[in-house]
Amino acid sequence: MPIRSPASRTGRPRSATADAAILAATRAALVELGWSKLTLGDVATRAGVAKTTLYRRWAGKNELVVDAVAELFDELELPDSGSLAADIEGVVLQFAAILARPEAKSGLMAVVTEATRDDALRSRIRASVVDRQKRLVVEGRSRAQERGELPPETDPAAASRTEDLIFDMVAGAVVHRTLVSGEPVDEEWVRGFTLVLLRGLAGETAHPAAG
Amino acid sequence: MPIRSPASRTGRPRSATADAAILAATRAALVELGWSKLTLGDVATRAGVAKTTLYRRWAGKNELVVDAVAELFDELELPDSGSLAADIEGVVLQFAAILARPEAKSGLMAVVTEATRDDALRSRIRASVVDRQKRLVVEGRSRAQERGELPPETDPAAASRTEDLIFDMVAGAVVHRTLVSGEPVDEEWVRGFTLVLLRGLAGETAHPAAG
DNA sequence: GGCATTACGCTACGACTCGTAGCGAAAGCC
DNA sequence: GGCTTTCGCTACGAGTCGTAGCGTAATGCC
Repeated sequence: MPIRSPASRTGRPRSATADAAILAATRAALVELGWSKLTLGDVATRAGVAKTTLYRRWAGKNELVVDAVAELFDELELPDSGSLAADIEGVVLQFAAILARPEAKSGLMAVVTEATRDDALRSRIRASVVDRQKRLVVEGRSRAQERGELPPETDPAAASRTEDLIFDMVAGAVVHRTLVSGEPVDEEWVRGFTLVLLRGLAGETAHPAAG
Repeated sequence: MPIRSPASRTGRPRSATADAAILAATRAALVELGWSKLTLGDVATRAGVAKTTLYRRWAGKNELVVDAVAELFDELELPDSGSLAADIEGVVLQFAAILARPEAKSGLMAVVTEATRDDALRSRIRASVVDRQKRLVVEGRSRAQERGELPPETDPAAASRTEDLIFDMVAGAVVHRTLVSGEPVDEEWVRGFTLVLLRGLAGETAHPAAG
């Protein structure tokens, strides 16, 4: 979401097509140039707008890229496949497909890096990207508990911690595999990952390795 | 490792103290300014060397920061606690402690981001940071198999895949927890994570993808 | 239609960083 | 001393930043 104008109903309205063009141009520039060489002047030229228009709507490079990348996650949906394993595999493959795109790789990780020193930026990322992913975890887990595939958790604090843990394990593994290891998240990998995760969460099918 | 001079035995040798000062100054600048606002001129001033000296030794900002951050991982060691769970918890806590430092957060993630468009940089990161972490996974797993805590794996290809999976799950979860979720990797979290991971791995067969 | 208000495109600007070149001096090996 | 390489310093063109100013375009209100 760009910078809000002061709630005025009068005057010339902002061009909606310009917004879309700017965000698309930002993604194109991310693909071609990457984060560090991306300049706002270049984005403005690609989008066919003036550089000043860009600065009127976004505070800077960080906020612009967050919005441009966030749109990529609009398509993320929880499949209703009836089995928890299939649900997880479906979500992971969707997430990996988005993350495999170069504009997602360079853009998303760059703003996450910047967010380590900028709380407002972190909130922006959380609201427009992370929470959307996390909702899939919460809903998928809830469905699995209804089906008896996962043990129920009555304590809300413990349930919240478990949700956080699952989220960090799923998203973290996919991101690390893609960006650090530089290997593809293909179906074979997803099957292995899902197997380990599910066995670990179910807690019944295998005995904990205690000595 | 800085740019090598052309194997010359003669002439004035490079100052070793300058190297150390530059890397320390880089970390200090990362803490104070973060990645995006870090400039090589500023680092040179902090280190008490000329900017040109910096450019003679490192190709650019990326390579310099990789070296500066890599030194942080020198202390990483595999504890010999006798139990796999304790080994994992120890390694994870060590890794998390390093990653919690601001120079590691902003520096490491930034160069990983840049590495998405630079294969040479990716190799550099792999050699000086990632492989060192991964060796802990390989060795810890090997020990656990000798103790019977994890099932052995005869097929070397499958074993390699499993190692990759474990590595991505461990490192990915810690990184995601620290950077994206922004929550601390404390002992409580580590215990929960280790429990899930170990239960998931305990039933591992030689061909987890078969089905 | 006329008016107020806001967004837009364009130009220009000082400040900053970049990466490099050139110079004289310093610090080693023979 | 002579040779070689590094070092500190200065200076430079090129590029980007974020902003200001101006005239114009597009809307709501009367």
